[in-house]
Amino acid sequence: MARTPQDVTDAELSVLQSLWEMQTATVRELTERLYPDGSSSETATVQKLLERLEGKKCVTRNRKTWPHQFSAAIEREALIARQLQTTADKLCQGELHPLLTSLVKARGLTPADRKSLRGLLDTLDREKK
Amino acid sequence: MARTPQDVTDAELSVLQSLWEMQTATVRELTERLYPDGSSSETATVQKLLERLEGKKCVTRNRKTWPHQFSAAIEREALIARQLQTTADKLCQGELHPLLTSLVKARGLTPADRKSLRGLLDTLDREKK
DNA sequence: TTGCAAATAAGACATAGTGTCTGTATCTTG
DNA sequence: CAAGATACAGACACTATGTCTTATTTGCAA
Repeated sequence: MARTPQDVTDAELSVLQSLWEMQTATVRELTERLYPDGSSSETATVQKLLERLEGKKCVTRNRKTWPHQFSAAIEREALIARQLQTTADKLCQGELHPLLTSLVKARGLTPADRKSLRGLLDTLDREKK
Repeated sequence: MARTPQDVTDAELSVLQSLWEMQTATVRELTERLYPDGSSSETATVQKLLERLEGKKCVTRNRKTWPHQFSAAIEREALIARQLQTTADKLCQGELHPLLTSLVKARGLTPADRKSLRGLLDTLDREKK
């Protein structure tokens, strides 16, 4: 059974998290943020992570500027959705409903959460009739 | 950044899936199911996967019987919940709500799904007042 | 223009995870 | 006890992942 690589790894994700907050950043800025006590080599690490993220279409790079400016090419919400779909594929043959059920049943869901969820459902019902 | 191992790997999951359906099974039965054109070595593979799953508390083994009888020690629903929590930890600082929002917004949610979801919410509201 | 510092690029590397396999010990039953 | 099946221990190959080294390119100041 061949193993399936993660779509976004942990280190890559930490880069993405920073980009989500910073909107746009250079390698140096990201390195300073992620490795505050940074030696020189970590710059290359971040560079490599960005390179891989670019390959995965999760980051775009502006090569017109110097140094290059990086920004996220995928929103946090989209990554969440992708991750959920992966979970569904592995555990529920792609069905999303079981995930919903699990989440709703999970403790940690406040009455306020339930209320806002209802509101969301109302909106959907209205939209799609 | 140290990498975090998966809690249940792909091959391990395929064993679990079989156990969920079969309730209880021996290594041989599992091997025949998972590797229909099975050579001899695959038995050991399944054995190893079961051993690792046992270590992860996902499988129990009855050593009183011969051959040993294995069964799942974690329900599919529980694994789903755990996976969702992992996703929440990585992407939402542990908050489950964003996952819910994502799922509800996802296309593929039928009106019937929304209805049953509402019912679930009603139940919760009644239970917890 | 030249030289220098910063940034980029290419690739090597160590470690560990994962699936697989080999060999040996143990058990059950005839 | 003998034979066959099962369990167990450990080795193995391959890849993913995070890191690092080195070389190349770029912009800018003297």
